[in-house]
Amino acid sequence: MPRLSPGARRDEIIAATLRVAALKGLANTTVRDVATAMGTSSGLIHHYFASMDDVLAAAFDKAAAADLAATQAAMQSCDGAVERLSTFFASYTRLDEYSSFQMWLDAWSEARRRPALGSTSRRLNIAWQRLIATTIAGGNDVGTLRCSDPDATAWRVLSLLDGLSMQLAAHPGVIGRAVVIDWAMTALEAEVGLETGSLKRPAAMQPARSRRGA
Amino acid sequence: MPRLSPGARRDEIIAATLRVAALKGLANTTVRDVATAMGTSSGLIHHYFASMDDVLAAAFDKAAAADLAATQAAMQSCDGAVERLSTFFASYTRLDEYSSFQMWLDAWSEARRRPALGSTSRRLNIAWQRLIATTIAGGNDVGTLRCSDPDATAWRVLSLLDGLSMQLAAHPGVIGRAVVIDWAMTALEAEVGLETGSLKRPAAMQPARSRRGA
DNA sequence: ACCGCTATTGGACATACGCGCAATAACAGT
DNA sequence: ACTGTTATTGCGCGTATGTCCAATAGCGGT
Repeated sequence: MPRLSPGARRDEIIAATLRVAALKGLANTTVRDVATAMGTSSGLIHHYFASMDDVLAAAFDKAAAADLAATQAAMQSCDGAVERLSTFFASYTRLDEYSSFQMWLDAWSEARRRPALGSTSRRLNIAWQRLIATTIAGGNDVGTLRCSDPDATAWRVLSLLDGLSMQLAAHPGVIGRAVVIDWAMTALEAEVGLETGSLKRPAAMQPARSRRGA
Repeated sequence: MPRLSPGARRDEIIAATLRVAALKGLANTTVRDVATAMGTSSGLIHHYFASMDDVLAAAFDKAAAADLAATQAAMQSCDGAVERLSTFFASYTRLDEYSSFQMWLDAWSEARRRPALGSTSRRLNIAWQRLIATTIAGGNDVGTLRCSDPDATAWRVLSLLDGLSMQLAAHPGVIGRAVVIDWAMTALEAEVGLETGSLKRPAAMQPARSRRGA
C-alpha cells in the first residue's frame, strides 16, 4: 500500500517471492501468491519484472548468491586450503532448511522451461564449482594438497553432494542426513591426497553423542 | 475412438503420457495433452486413473522400470562382478535421450507435491541402488572386489552419476558428455579396490576417434 | 498550492487446469 | 435380435494462470 522507491519495492518483491517459494517451491510460486504475501496488487509485480520467469530468477539469484557469499566469506577468513575446505562443508546450508535444496531442485527441473531461471542456476552452479576449484588449486600451489585436476575434482564433489542431497530432499529417510556431508568430505580427501578424517567434520554430525549431553 | 479392453487402454494412456512427457516434461504434462496425443476425450483418462498424479506415476514407473529391467538383464548375462559393473555403465541410458533424465529430474522435483509420483521415484531409486549394491557384494564374496560397505558405495556412485547428469541436463555445455560416465566409473573403481581403467569404458566415450573411422 | 511523474490499483482477458457427470455408443452373452 | 454392461464422449464447473491496461493516488519539484 505505501508508495516505495523502485529499488525498495523490487527488493520487497524478491523477499516475498522467497517467502512463498519456501512453502510452495519455486516452480509453484505464482504472481498472485507474491502479491498476496506482499499485501499489494498483482499488477505491481509486472511493473517491475517483465515476466514471472524474471521474478523467480531474481529471487533464486538473491537466495543462492547470499548463500554463496556467506560461504565464500567464511572460507576466506580461514588460513590454509584444508581449513577452508572444512569450512566449506561446515557452512553448506542447503541441507539445513528443507526448502533450500528444494529450491535448487526446482531450479534445475525448470531450467529448460524458464530461460532466465535456467541461466541463473547455471551461473551460480558454476560459481560454486569455481569456489571449490580455486581453493584446491591454492592448496596445490603451497603444497598442502595434491590434486591433479582441481576443476574436475570440484565438479565431482559438488555433484556427489547434490546427488546425495537430492535423495535427502526427494525421498526423506532413504539415506541418513549425517552421512551426506561425511561421504562428500571423504571423497574430497581422497581426491586431494589427504588422509581420511583430515578435514574437520562439523559438530552437528555426531547428533546422538554431542546433543543430549548424557 | 475404437473401444479397447481396460488393460489395453490403460497401457495406451501410459504410452501417450510418456510420448507427451518426452516433449514437455512430466511436470507439465496435462490430462488434455494425454487425451489429445491418444486421439480420445479427456474424460477417458479419469475413467482409468483416479488422479493425474496416478497417471504420471504409472507412466514414470513404466519407463524407469523398463530401463532398470533392461540394465538388470544385460548385467546378469555377464560373468563376474567386474564385467557386470562395466555393463551397468554401458547400458546407463539416462544420458542418451535428453528427455530420459529430465523425467527423473521432474520426478524428484515433484516428489513432494505428487505423492504417487514421489513414492514411485523413491521405490525405483532404491531398486537401482540395490542392483549396484548386490553386484558389488557378489564381487566381495568371490574375492574379485574389496568393498567395505557395498550399500554406501552404491549410493555414492549413483548419486555422483545423478549429480553429474543433472548438470548435463539442466545446464548443457557446462561439463562434457563424455566425462560423466568416465568419472563415475573411476570413482567406483577406487571404492571397490580396482585399478583405474579396470572397468571397460563404453565405446561411445571416445567419440572423435572411434566414430569417423579414419 | 499547484502540477507532473510514476508507483499502485483492481480487474479484464484469454487460456489452462484437474475433475466429474449425464448421455451415448459399442461390445458380450443369451 | 435383444439386452445389460461399460468404454467413451463432450462438455461443464470451479479455479487458477501470466499478462496487460486504463484509472487512481501519492510523492517531489517549482
